[in-house]
Amino acid sequence: MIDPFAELPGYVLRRASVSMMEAFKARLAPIGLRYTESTVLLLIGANAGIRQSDLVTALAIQRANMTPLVARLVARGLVSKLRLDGRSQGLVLTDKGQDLCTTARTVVNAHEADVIAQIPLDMRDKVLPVLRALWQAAEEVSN
Amino acid sequence: MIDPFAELPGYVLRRASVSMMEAFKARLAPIGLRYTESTVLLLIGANAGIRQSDLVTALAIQRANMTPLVARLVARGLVSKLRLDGRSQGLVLTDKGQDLCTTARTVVNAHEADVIAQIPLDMRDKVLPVLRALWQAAEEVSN
DNA sequence: TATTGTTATACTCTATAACTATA
DNA sequence: TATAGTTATAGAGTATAACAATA
Repeated sequence: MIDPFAELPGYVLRRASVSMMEAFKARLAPIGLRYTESTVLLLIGANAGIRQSDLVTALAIQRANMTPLVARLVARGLVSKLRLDGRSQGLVLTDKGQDLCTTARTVVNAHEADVIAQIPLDMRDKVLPVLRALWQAAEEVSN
Repeated sequence: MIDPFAELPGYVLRRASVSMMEAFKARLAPIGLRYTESTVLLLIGANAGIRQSDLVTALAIQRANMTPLVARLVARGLVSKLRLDGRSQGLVLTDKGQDLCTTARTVVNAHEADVIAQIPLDMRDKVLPVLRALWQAAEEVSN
């Protein structure tokens, strides 16, 4: 069979990403987190008091989709909202959220370490630069 | 704001992929193709007579999801099914499908060329090797 | 007027199970 | 028994528009 995609960076990028997400999600499931939830939890954990609108910008998740996402974390007692002013709320982790955030970080680190371990030694220092260049290139091409 | 994801290949891989897909989809929309449809069309175009089960393997799309996808292309007069045996059908492009496939290839090539043009010269030959290594690494980690 | 957050809704892709028909 | 394809259904993520309340 002829593979018309083998030489296409865009296609290989996508397949790599999907495969990576699959592996990562499999590690998140046992600790009760979806992918998007984990990114929100980690970002609040690293930035106590962050507002939803900052999460939206940093994670490129739409406002309208962030609302139920955060609401789920609040409902589970992982995050609480602090009134900042009449329209903004600062998000912080509860103790329970802190614990889960620490666990999530462990999971992330294990995942990333296992991935890196599979990358040939001479390529490892190229991984982040190449990915950042691709990200930037895609953004440029979009404009 | 502290960005806990900046050094994580898995995260940057995903953001790059999402951004790349967004740019690509924007180019496909004017020719009336979704992303998954374009991959199916291109793969049939490169492999006349291919069976659905081969598409499923090559593109990592589930059987159950391939059925309506192919059905849409057939309904649009882009693809036709040839009986191979009682349970398999060979897929081929119609003339209309051929034309659209050619157009899609042009779109893909323009997209990839524009992306590559944004990658610093000294990094270009690292892009595919790094992406393939990441794809493979993710597959390994999943097992 | 612009920003923050919410609600409602629809779309795309994906995931799973059960089913028919055929090899 | 295993394979090819289908049907039905649910889930996760995303996209858009309209809205209230506040800066």
